[in-house]
Amino acid sequence: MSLRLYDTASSEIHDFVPVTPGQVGIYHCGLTVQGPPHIGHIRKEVVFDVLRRWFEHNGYEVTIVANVTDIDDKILTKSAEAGRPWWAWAYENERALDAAYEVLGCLPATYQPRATGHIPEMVELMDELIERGHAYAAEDGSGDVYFDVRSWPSYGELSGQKIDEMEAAADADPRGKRDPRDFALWKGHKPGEPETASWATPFGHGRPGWHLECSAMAGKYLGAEFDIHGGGIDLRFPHHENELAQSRAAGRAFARTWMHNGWVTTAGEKMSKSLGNSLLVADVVQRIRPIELRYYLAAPHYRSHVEFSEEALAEAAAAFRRIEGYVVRATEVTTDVQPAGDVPAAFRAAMDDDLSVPQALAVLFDAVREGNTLLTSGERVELRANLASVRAMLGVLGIDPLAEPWLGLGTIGSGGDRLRGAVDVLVHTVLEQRQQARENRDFAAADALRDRLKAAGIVVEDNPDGTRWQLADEPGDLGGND
RNA sequence: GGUGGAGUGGCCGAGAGGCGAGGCAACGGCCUGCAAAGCCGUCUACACGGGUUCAAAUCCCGUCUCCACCUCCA
Repeated sequence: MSLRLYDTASSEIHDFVPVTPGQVGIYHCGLTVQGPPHIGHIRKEVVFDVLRRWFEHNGYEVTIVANVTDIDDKILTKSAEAGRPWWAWAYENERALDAAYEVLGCLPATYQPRATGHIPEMVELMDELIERGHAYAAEDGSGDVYFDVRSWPSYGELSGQKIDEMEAAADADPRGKRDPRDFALWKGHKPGEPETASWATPFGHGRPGWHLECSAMAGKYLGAEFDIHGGGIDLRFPHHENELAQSRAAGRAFARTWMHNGWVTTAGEKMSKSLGNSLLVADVVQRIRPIELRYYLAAPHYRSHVEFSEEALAEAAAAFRRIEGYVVRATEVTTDVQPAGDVPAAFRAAMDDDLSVPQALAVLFDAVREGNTLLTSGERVELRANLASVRAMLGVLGIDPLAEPWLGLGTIGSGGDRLRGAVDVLVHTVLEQRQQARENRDFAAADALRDRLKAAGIVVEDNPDGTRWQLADEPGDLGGND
C-alpha cells in the first residue's frame, strides 16, 4: 500500500507513514452536541468512515477516537432556551448523532470520549502549559485561563497565518487577556450559569474552553504523536490551530497529518447558518434511502465543496441504483458469492491517491457495465468473479447493499425481511396468470395484472430467463430514534 | 486588511500540458407483444482577456464572479 494523503498543514500530498507499522491512529472532531446532526455533519463522518475502511481493507489496525464535546456556550444557550438541563440536551443530541452514524452505515469509533469526562486531563495539560510559560490564569480573577499566543512562535502554522495579520476576536473579552488573540483554555464560572456546568480546578470553578478537550483526549488515547487528525475545513482555524499550538507547546508532537473535508452548503450558504431543518439527517432519510444518501455524500472528492440540491440527491440515488440493480440481479443467478479479497488495481490506485473516490467510482461503474454484459451472455464463472470484485469495491466505500448494515434494511427489491418469501409466492401466482395471458396474446389482461402489481409497489421486469419482480424504491428510517 | 478554495457539457462531478473520467437526463439503435432493466451509439465542455508552447481546461500575466476562515461551526 502506498497511500498518499493531502496534509492541510503543509498543503502538500505526502506518503502515509504510520507512527507504528501496521497501525493507524485517527482522531477526528466528532461534534459539539448542541443540536441534531444535519447532512453536513454526517458528511464528515462518511468521509472518515471511508478512510477507515480503506485502511482496514489494507490490513491496518485502526484506532479511531472521535470526541463528543458536551459542554460549551451554545449547549448552555440552547438548552436554556429550551428550558432543559444542558446535560440532558447534550446527551439527547449525542444519541441523535449516534443514530445518524448508524443509519448511514458508519462503523462505530473505537472510542467517543466526552469532554466532561476528561476534566482532570485538561487541568493537567493547563498545568503543563502554565509551567512552560505558554498559558496564564487571567489576572482579573475571572477564573479564565488563556493560551499565550505570543509565547508560541509557530502559532498560525496550521492555517498559514501570521499573528499580526489576524483580526482580534470579535467578541474579544477585554478581561484578563494579554493579547486579544489569546484563546480561552478554561472559562471561569459566571453567575447565572448552571452550577452543574462548573468544575473545581486549581484556577477556580469553571468549565472547559472549546479546544482544550481535543488535545487532552487525543493525547490520552492516541499518544503524544499520532497519525491523522481530521474534521471539517472550518475547524482548521481556530479549533485545530489552537489544538496544535496547545499540544505542541506542552511538548507533544501531535498529529502527523491533518485532513479536512469540504463543506456541504445549501444555496451557497453554509448549513450551520441556513435554516437547515429539512436537511437534518433524520429528515433526509425520510425521502431517500440512507444508503443512497451515503452514496451522495461519499461520491464527490472529500475535499470538494458540495452544494446540496434535491436534484443532485435524486441523481445520486439513480446512479447508486444502477450499481445496486446489478448486484441484486447478479446475486439472483449466482450462489454464495462473497466480496473478493482485493479490489482492482485501478480502484486501488484511485483510493491511494488521496482517496479519489470519483475515479474509484469510474472503475466501479466500468465493472458494473461488464457485469451487466456477463449477466446477459450467461458467463457465470466470469460473472461470479465480477460480482465479487464489485462487492469488494462497494465494501470499501461502505455501500455494499448485501453487507451489514444494509442487509435486510430494504435493499432495492429485497423487501428486506421474511415477508419476502411469502410475498414472492403471492406475486408469482399473479405472474403466472400474467404469463398465461401473454401466451394467449391477451396483452390487455397481462398489462392489467402488471399495473395492479405496480399499484401495490411491485415492479415487474421480463428477462430472457423469465420474469423478476422487486419492490419499488422506498426511503429508509432512523430506526427507533426520533 | 490577512489566509485559503472554486468557476468544466442540459445537470452532477473528476482530471491538471497531447490520449473524449464516470454518473444522471435527453435522443437514436438493439432486445421486448408493449414496457422495464440492460447493451451499443450520439451530445467534444472547461468564467473572461492576453501570453508561453508544435500542442493549454491544465503553465504564466491580468480581469470578473462565487465561497470559506480570521478565536466557541463538520
